[in-house]
Amino acid sequence: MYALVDCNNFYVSCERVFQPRLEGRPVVVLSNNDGCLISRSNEAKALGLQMGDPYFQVKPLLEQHQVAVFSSNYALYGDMSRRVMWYLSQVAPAVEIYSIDEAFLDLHGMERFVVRSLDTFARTVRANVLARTGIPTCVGVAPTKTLAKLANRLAKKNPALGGVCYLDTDERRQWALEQVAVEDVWGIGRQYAQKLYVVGITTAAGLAGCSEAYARQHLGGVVGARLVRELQGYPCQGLAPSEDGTLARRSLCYSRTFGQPLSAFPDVVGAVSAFTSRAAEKLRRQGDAAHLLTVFVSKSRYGLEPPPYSSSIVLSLPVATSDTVELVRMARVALKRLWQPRQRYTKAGVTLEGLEPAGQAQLSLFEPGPESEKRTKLMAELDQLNRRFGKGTVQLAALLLPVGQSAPWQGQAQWRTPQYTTRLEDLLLVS
DNA sequence: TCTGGGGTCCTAGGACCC
DNA sequence: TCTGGGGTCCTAGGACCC
Repeated sequence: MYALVDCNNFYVSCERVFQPRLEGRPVVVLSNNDGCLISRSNEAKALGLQMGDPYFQVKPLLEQHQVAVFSSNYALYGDMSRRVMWYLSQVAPAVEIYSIDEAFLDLHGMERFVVRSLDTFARTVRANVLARTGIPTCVGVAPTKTLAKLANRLAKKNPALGGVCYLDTDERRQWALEQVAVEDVWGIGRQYAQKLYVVGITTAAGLAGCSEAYARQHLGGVVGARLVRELQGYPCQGLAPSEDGTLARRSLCYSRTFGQPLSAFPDVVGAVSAFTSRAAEKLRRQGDAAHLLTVFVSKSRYGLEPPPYSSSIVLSLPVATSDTVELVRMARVALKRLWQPRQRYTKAGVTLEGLEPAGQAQLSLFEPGPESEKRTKLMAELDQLNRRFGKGTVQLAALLLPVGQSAPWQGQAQWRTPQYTTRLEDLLLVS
């Protein structure tokens, strides 16, 4: 059996933990740059607000209903997520952290140790996560990950279930499959849903009844075949392997929409350098080095200009590295090759791929010379200082701006709450 | 004026190698 | 005239996820 634990309206719930007066009121959290809605409380959903709605379009509605609006605060959400995940890892034999607000638990063999049933176990987990972190969750329990996802959805949509849905028998499974529209199945997006409707398949039950050959041909090859089998109750995927439940990333990316469109090369170079520096920090935190570096710049998709809206260049590095100086140098080379004058660029980003454990390449091919050793030590010290005194305390001289000046690419975050749990200065005071 | 950010996996085709 | 079989690596593109 697998369980999927999913936090309800996670970002909104995080804000509510520190401002209980928001309980029962409509609340939304905005994406970076205060661009669009990425988390909504149930009250906000009831007003018709959709995931991804552009803020400026729904602003009148938000004001009319006095919806509480927040800029996203990832330092807070990341920390709350760690607390939830840490608890889950204490109670389940194996955990896969699927996203910031979801985790799969592998419950195989647990039936023997759980006194009553997995249903009771799920209810206990749910109550304890709430008591320890203040975050409400729903839990789906089923024989496959895909069915656990589906069960979780039912738990969420159906208040009578009390936040837990356990599909322990074939009858329950069949009942569940009939409740869920095919487009709401994990792995069925817009394109596949459309295809399925055309041939008359509209529910998860219908999808579970389709042939493997059909799935293979029309739903993405082996992926589709696996999906159908999982709906039928045959597990085709276990938990992703990892040491501590944290997914080992195969690539990582740092990208941002600028606060305003930029046309000057020095401005965009500044952005790309800063983004590369952040990406390099992530890379080192993961203990990896990268072989491939991609830089991309994008233009607005919403204006009159025709596509393409984005262009990119991939550089292949002879030796994998996690060195900020080296990566920033390469990123600048890439940007120079990409650059076209007189464009209004709205976004840029850096992706690092071809990851391998740091130090591996140097050991196998080259002796690590005194220079590279020095550099590695320097990077470690830089990371430590930034961890201790806050992001950006120490950075490359080339990334520095004149005192009092903010970067031209910096975005909006008008309604950001304090970092209650990760910054001493922001600690909540109770008097 | 203002429309997010970060991932995964799979397939197909071409180049190249033995 | 006849024109194999397999493997790997790379790129581009498509679909999906939260």
